[in-house]
Amino acid sequence: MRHKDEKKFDAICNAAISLINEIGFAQASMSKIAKRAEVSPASIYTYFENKEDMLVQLYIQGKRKMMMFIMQDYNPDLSIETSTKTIFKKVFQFAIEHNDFFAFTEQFSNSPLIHCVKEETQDLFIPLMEMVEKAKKDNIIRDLPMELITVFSFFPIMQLSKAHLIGEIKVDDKLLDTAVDLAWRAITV
Amino acid sequence: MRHKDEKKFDAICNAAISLINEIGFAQASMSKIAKRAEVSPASIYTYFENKEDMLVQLYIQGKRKMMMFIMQDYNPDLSIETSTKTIFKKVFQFAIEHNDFFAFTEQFSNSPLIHCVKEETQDLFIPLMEMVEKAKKDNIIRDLPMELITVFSFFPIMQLSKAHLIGEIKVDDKLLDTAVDLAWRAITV
Amino acid sequence: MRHKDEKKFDAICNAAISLINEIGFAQASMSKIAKRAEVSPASIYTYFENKEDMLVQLYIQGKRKMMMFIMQDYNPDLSIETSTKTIFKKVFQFAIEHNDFFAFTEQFSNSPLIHCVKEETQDLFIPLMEMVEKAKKDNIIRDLPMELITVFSFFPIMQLSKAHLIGEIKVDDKLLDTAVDLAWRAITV
Amino acid sequence: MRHKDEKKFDAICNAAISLINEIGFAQASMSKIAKRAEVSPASIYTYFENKEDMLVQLYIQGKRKMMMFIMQDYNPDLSIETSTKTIFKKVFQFAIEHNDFFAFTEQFSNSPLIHCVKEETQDLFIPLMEMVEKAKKDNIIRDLPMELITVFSFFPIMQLSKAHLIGEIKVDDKLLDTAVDLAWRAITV
DNA sequence: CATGAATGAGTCTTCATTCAT
DNA sequence: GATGAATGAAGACTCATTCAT
Repeated sequence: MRHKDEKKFDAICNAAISLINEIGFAQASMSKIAKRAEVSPASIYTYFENKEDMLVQLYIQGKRKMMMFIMQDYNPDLSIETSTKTIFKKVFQFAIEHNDFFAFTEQFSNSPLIHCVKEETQDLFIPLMEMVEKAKKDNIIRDLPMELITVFSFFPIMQLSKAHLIGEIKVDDKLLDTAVDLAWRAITV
Repeated sequence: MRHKDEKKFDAICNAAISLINEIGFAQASMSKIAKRAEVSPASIYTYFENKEDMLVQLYIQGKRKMMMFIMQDYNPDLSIETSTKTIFKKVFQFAIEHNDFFAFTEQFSNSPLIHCVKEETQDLFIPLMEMVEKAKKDNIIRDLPMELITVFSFFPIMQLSKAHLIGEIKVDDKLLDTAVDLAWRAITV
Repeated sequence: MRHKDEKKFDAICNAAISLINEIGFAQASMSKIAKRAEVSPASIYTYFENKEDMLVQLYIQGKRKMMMFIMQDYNPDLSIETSTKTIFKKVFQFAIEHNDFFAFTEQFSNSPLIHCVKEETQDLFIPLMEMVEKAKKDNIIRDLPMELITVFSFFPIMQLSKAHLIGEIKVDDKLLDTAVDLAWRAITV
Repeated sequence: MRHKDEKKFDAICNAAISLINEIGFAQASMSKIAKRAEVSPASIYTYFENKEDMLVQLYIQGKRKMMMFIMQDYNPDLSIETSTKTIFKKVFQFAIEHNDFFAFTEQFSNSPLIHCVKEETQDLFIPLMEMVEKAKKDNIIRDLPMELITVFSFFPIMQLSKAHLIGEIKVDDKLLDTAVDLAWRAITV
């Protein structure tokens, strides 16, 4: 996508994400977002069709960022175990380092809007899925439906990251290692 | 005078829950809820202080229902494994049989409002917590922080139930057994 | 007027007056008044036709109280000057001792409702008017339209009392004497 | 973009003032004002923060208008007596010629809102206060607290103007002269 | 008779979006 | 192209009053 003004586009995205994290997206009105981005409300509509479109784009962008982040050091030559565990750790690291995007995508995932994007975001998960499929064939990861695997490995790590972000629990390196182990054990043969 | 009408109260609760499940609770306005309950918007305010109060009450009510449901056959004489697995299965069963309450409480849990109720709902989980604590002492469940245990056993079961409800995956008895096994294995020694 | 329950009637009046003084009468709803009076909202309607009627009755009642208070020691044998000055002082005293009634009637006087009661309250002022008329005939008070006399003597004393009540100025005995003198001088030959 | 429309702003102000004068400001709702101004209710909020802000602005505007009007011919070279009496007459003239503003500010002055603006409007009265202070030093006006002077000269003139406006009394030139004399006599040595 | 639940109409205010400049 | 003013529709909530008990 080429935008006339990349700066302005980013300002809007950042304003939206930060505001939504602060006050939830029911309360984050277009005007407030515009004000925080130091832009006219009308200007948002040159970048996005409407509010829903904006949220959706933001979600896709956030998910893409996260997938790139967690996969960036992926090396097919390393063992599945190492790779997978690294990825789990990267999920947590992403939550910490990009907590605005992480919190936003989580909030979005639990809203009714998620149903509008399921298909559009499938692609992002393909590399991960393939990795898992391969590990299943190699008889390392158990031969279970993908949903089950997700729900017992990724999902708990995500949930734990969230709990850490909101201060419900303090996750240090040791606890993270334990969690990663649990996730790994849960899905492996 | 007229006495507070149990029927009307229930009509409001049901209308609220079903509407919120359909359109999310930002979109479920008091007027729309009133209309569905065939009641004046003002009437809702004889039963609840305001919208937030209503949502909170509904959540507490839903969580209580669920806890009672999943614990109803709990028998301390049975083995921990049997008990725990039964509870996991009951969670799924509750999601199926009371999908309105289940979906609503899940939506609530992932909203900012959840922070206002954390304390008020702690009590509901005490029996469950105690069961786990005992199992930890007996060296059956691993000695991990409660959050980790929750996140690797209950949460995945809940998430799976959700996925089933929205048709993302079809969970049959066999798959449920597998899931329950995974949950059990994840947290046991 | 005979009321079934004088106690309840008084409770309502007092609740209404105190609440209205605290929050103004736009904000003082029938329900709030009922709550403060520890009575059902419906009960208020057994004593008053509606809100307007209640306010009007309260006003008349307040004005009557004040007139009785300021005229109570009136003695036609004393000089006009003494009588008049005493009355002025009593106005101030009434404001202090019955500030709830005083504040309420003042608030009412400056509301659009006052136009509905002008006629009904004329009678209350007759004794005072007669006193003034006599003094005019005796060539002690200047022969001016009653409105002018009111506006230059009573009104300033009332206004001063109000300023004192809200703490805008502290009126001590000396200042009161001065004010009473000013009021007297303003209207006398 | 559209520029803020002076016409529309005035329409709102006038609609507000006239409606409030007719039905009082508890009854003058934003919607009714909008309707009279032939504007959307939402539009009012582009000119004012909220209802209170609107009333306050209107009051300040009205008071400013009045002060400018009554002081416009003030000439320090003329005698205090002439100046003061002229000002008293101008007050009455203002009430006649700008009865909408006059009635509105009077209504506002007697509402609880007045306490929010006391400070903001002090400045407007400074020239008048200085004039009085000087006359006190010159031993022309009696050495009394400002409140007393106000209450025995300005307030009666204001009140008389009000009575004239609502038709309670017809104030002709002769009566006005008398009133002005009374006001002057009341506060002078 | 006294009550408190019930309500239609109305309150102020905000929203996503559009339009004139 | 970018803006900020403008708005109809809708938001949560309150009110004076009535009605069934």
